[in-house]
Amino acid sequence: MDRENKLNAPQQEAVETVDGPLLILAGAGSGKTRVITQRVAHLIRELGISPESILAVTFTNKAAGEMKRRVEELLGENTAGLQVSTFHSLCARILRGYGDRLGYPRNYSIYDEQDSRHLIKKIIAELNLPARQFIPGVMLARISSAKDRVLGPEDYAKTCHDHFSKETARVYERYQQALFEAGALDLDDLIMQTVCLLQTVDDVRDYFQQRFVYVMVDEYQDTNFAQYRLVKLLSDPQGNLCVVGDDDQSIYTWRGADIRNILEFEDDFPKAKVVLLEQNYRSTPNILDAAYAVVCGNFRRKDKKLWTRQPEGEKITVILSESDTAEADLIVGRIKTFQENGQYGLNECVILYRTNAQSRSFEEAMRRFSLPYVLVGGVKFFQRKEVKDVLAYATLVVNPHDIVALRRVINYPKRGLGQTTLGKLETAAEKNGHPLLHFLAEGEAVAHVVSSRAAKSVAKFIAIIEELSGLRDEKNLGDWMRFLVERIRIKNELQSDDPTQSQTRVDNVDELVAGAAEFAMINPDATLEDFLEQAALITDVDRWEPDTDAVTMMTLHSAKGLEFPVVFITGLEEGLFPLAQAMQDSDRLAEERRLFYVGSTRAKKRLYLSYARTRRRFGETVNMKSRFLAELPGDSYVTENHIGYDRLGPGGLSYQRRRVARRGARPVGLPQGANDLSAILQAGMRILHPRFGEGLIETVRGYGAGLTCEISFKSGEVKTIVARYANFEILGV
DNA sequence: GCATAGATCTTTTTT
DNA sequence: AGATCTATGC
Repeated sequence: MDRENKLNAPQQEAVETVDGPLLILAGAGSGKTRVITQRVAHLIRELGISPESILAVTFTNKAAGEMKRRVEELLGENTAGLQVSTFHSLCARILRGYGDRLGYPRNYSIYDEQDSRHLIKKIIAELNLPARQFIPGVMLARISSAKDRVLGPEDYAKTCHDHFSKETARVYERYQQALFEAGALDLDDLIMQTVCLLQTVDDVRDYFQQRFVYVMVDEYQDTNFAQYRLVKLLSDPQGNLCVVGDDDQSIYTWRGADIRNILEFEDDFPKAKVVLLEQNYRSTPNILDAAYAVVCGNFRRKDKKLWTRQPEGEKITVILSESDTAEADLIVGRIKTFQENGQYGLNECVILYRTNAQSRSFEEAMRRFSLPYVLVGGVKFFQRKEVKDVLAYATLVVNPHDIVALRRVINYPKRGLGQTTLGKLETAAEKNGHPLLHFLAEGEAVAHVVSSRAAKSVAKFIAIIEELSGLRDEKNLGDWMRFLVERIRIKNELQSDDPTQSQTRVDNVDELVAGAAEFAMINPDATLEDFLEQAALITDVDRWEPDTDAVTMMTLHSAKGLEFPVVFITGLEEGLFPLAQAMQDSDRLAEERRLFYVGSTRAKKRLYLSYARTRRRFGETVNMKSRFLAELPGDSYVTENHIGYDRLGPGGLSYQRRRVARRGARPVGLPQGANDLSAILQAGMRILHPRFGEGLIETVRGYGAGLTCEISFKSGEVKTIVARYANFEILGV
């Protein structure tokens, strides 16, 4: 109770500083959400500010929901009109109301990456660009990054000098045009077009500037240029802008997040006040020290160090396993032991990994140990094929111009309308000047361009859409969706293909219908458009329920903003974490370090860092201990070694029964050419080389077959040696 | 128009 | 290694 409401001095200062620009540098676990919610409460209760004048923006629906809940807890129901939302839903809302000023319809569709890629692929084909070089995903990434910087097609074209970029600019232009004709915006458009709207339409900008007197932004380190512009446009001219963030937790620069937004806030707003929140209320000193040691490898960070009043707690545990499978078994087994001993419940444990692909071995281990688990991320619910298929029908009813939705389902379930027929119909509709769906409803015109069999199929398809449109106002959302699912007979379709997957797919369709019904129940005034909007903007973490009695597994990125008593960070191997692509580039490596910092500071009581000696990844077996482990303060952790070796002469190492050995226990031979043993080589090891004698490993670089060591020998010589050819012996650590 | 076999890519992270 | 996309033949 005390902890919830009593604020320390800097927190208090942050809460009470309401006028002018304010930067709150909030370290992990420093009570950031408490400060934001209390600040909102302070504005309303102490200063009598109307809730409608306050805007708080976050990145996830979950964070927004949590913030809203906690403000209500403080103020009761006196929060009507308070705007707490994500960047995307705020913009979606603004564009529903005022997008017509830019020519967008009220019922616009929101395209996800998949939809966008589909459209770009079509444009690439239309422009006759060779598919070999012009890959939709790559072009989309370029376009998306342009939109993050608020560069429209013409602005972007000015920055293009090479052939590929110039062609991308052409595709970009066509793509924007195609989106516009489809009455659609992609996710980046939501932000960029809102910025355009506020920049160019004076009365709309004036309205929002007057409405939002106090603006707050959470996770400011993750904002991109477009979001920065948006925030600035909304908070000007009063400039009561409060941003909260932590440059050490910036882990989305690859998505356009510009760390300069936070690093240069004080230059940008010269009158800005800065408050540092450095007292951590979450983790033990050992955990904080380790996290700090790794992130300190970075330059160009705001200097701050978390401290805590908490007792030291247990040391971090570093676990070395034989393989990825063994790693999973060991960790899942440990969790089961925790549960059986009553130490920690399943929902107090989280398994974190760098890439979604790693979840697989843990899922299998969970099944072997028969423990319940919740997987967050991976293929998102609303992205699943069967769910998107159902939603495409609904979207078409709302927005008949949506060409991507139409193409998605015109032949699903199969009605014999393939590429050729679709091509004919599209050409005819274009000539005719009608949107494709409207053209399809003109029976005679259709019969003119395609076979009578195809025309019949088209008529059937149109009948479904018209029937659905007719029932829209009669049925409530849940019933309407149920009817839609029955009408297109999608469940029968699903049952007839792949039997191993069909049940899950049918379940997903049922869950979608149930979700729609629930949505309608919670929001009685909600329209089908509202439901589709939320389906487009919700993420998997948003759907995660922390109270379920199950182990949570997710990527390090997804874990941002969450906390758990017990955290396992897995796959700490060079090439995986840090990721191979990041190892050559110091900026990307810095981001991996921050990701490690984010991951480890999720832990309240116990932190486990795990790596495997061999891991099957993408065909090959590559492995070497992550450099991050070498950067941990020596007294903050203990090591559990779960592999053992027998020395069988040169090149022969055999796996013994699993046992716990002390760190660097005995000499271990290194077989020639066995690149999968690189996990055991680390800086600081003493080795014996057949020619150069005894030496000390200074640094280890690369991984797999390319693994090299820099070794200083007794003779004083320093040599760089390719490990797989060296055939040296390890004497110890 | 569709089924099958072969080719290719994936595995970085997501609002 | 497995999923997904493409080309080919029916």
